[in-house]
Amino acid sequence: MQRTNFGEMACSIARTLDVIGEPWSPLVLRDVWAGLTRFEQLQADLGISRKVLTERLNHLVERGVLERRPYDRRPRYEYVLTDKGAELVDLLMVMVRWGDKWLAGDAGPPVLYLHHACGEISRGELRCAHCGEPMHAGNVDLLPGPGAAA
Amino acid sequence: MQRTNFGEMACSIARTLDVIGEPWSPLVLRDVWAGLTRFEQLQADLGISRKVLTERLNHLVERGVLERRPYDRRPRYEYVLTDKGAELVDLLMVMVRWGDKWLAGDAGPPVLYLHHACGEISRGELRCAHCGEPMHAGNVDLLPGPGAAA
DNA sequence: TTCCTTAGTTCCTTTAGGAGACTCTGTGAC
DNA sequence: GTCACAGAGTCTCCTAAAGGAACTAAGGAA
Repeated sequence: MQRTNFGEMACSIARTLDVIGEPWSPLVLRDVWAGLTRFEQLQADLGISRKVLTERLNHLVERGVLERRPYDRRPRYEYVLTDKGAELVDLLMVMVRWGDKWLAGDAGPPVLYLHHACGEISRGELRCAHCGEPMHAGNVDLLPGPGAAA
Repeated sequence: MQRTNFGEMACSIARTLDVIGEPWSPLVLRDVWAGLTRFEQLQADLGISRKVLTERLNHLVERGVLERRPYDRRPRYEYVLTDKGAELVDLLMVMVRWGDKWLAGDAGPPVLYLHHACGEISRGELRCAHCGEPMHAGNVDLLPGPGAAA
């Protein structure tokens, strides 16, 4: 439903949700990242209603996360990640890490991630951009920033 | 709406969405993390409908992300992060990082993060748990894992 | 000319979110 | 004792969004 407009809030979490917070959006992004870039592919893989898929794709294109581009002289289009969208994949990888740890159960993770730099199966981990040490809930303090609400 | 059950999919992203993918859930988590732990505080801060807040809190408690505990001899309760929930804060921090970069505009970030280890205002960054190098959309390959669907 | 494929629209039903009034339970005040 | 109060939810009504399935449109191929 989400009639409330998260985009207006003075909070980067809420604003990010305004872009990819709707149901299905992260899964659409995942599929595009994985190489499923066409309407029919997405619809078939996700089992999403065509109406909702249309709405989500339009929304993601409007927000600059995906780019819609023709791949044929017939009216055929594919959706690809923009730079802005590619950076959202970080978010997906953190979701994967948490889901793998807490929800995968005995079967183990459904997907593995091979890191090019080291050639190993690995996973993403959050570290401080400044000192490189781990950065988690318990070791940060929140302070009001310049864009804080009055 | 979300009649589709993401929790059944063989995908850690979908499963994670099943826990915190509903509208408002990440913002509830954010507030609890920031120290707003009571029903009335959450309702007032978020402007969320009381009905929906009740549903979200129950869901998050069921999934083991929050713990509901009494803080008075009267029937008064507060919600606190479990270990499982605290690890979801990583996800929030990645959302913050993306929102700060792409959506904050000229006003700058609404909230700043002080990292205890180095004492600096910083932000989270995704790195490979194995080699410590940056890990992003462009430098990983996806492979089927043990829990992949048949 | 007809068929096929891809990429959507349209319409209808079901379900979830928003708003606000109402309830319930202990306490402390009088 | 009973009264008012505060916190933490319920309840009800309305509207908007998701699901599903059938329909449309635009080229190209047979």
